[in-house]
Amino acid sequence: MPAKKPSQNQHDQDTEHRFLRSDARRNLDSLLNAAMAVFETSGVDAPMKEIAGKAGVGVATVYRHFPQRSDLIVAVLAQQIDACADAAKVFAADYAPNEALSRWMQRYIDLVAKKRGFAGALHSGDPAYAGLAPYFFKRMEPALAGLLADASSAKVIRAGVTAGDLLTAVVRLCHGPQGEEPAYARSMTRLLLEGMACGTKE
Amino acid sequence: MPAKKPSQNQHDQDTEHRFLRSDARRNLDSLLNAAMAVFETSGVDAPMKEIAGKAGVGVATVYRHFPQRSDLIVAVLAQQIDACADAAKVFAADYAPNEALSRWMQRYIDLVAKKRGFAGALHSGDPAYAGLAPYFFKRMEPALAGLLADASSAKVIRAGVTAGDLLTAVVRLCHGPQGEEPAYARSMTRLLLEGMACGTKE
DNA sequence: GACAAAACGGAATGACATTCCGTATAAACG
DNA sequence: CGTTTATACGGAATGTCATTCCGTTTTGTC
Repeated sequence: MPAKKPSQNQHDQDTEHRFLRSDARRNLDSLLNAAMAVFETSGVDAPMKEIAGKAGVGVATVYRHFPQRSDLIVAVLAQQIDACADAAKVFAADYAPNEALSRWMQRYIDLVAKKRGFAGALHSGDPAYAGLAPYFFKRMEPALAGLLADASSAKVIRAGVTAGDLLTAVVRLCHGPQGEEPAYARSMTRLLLEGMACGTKE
Repeated sequence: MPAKKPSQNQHDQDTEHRFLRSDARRNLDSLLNAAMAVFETSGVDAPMKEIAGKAGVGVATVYRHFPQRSDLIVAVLAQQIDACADAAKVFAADYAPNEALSRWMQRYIDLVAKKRGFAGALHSGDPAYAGLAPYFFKRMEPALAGLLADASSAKVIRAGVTAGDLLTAVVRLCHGPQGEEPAYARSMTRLLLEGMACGTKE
């Protein structure tokens, strides 16, 4: 028998490590990186061949890991969601509460505003993407809630603003016409945050 | 010489009559109807062949009238925008100001909420759809402005709400998750309108 | 009725997504 | 180290469209 017994798989997203041969793991990582890069430059409708090429694998390899095109898109998105949510812990550890909050919001805006076609996929009604919005909130809400709690107990922001409300508001603010600069979202969000401040401005 | 001289073309959208042979005109109408029906049932990604088939023409005929797939989508959308905008005059003539306003808003919501993939196309960033949003406003804004003015001078709504604001607000309200029932948008919009009323409720 | 411009329909063409299949390779075993 | 075999691989089919081409059919004029 070639392989020992599988242990377990951890949670829910496709980026997870079930039990992969070492080369398969390497290709999977390469694939996710390539896909992220290509989606950013050519949009989510880029040909599979381009992604496979950039990852240095054949197309069949892409399909073995991601049976449908949408699975790859979901995986990339989930990875970015995870990265953004996880950044909250880092900022919280490295900066004062208000600074941490502010920096994380930048990060969040960059993710939400840089929607090269992702938004279209999300709102397309395709059931393949149905789980993403819930996942988005499941990850983001606790991340922001922690930062808000810190800022709130440090008395730099007023209480009473929920994480969910803020997340949603920013998403909507970023939902303007396609080519819109993230600068708009940033400035609108700055207003939001200043509005939440405790009047301790300069 | 086969045809007499062209007269002129009227305005901007593709649904316009430049100078067409009778059969071409017939096919164009048939095509627009077929496309509207197919888009509604199968979504905007339906194969051209399906549309051409339902219209009883060959695919080449579709492409002669609409060089790109997006041109057909734009034409159908423009037609629906026109129909909705034009309905304002009819309602204004047939009903009391508040009733006319209310009925037109229903019509408008039905158009905006019934976004079988159209929203995705609009927000896709594809330059082919760049002109649609401006066109949408150019047609809708005057239509609603007239109704609002009537209702305002009849003292059934308070002044100070602009047509543009209202149009945008409703679009945003309808912008929820894909499968969302129009009932949600309707009830939210009812709230908006009641909020605008002059306190003359029962 | 004859003619030429305008339209037509269906058969190419070309780009993809997705699937198939013979080959190569990592891991367990001797 | 060699053998073995399940896994994984890559590139060549296959199938589905959008879009284009071209020989044939209409339409409007004379």
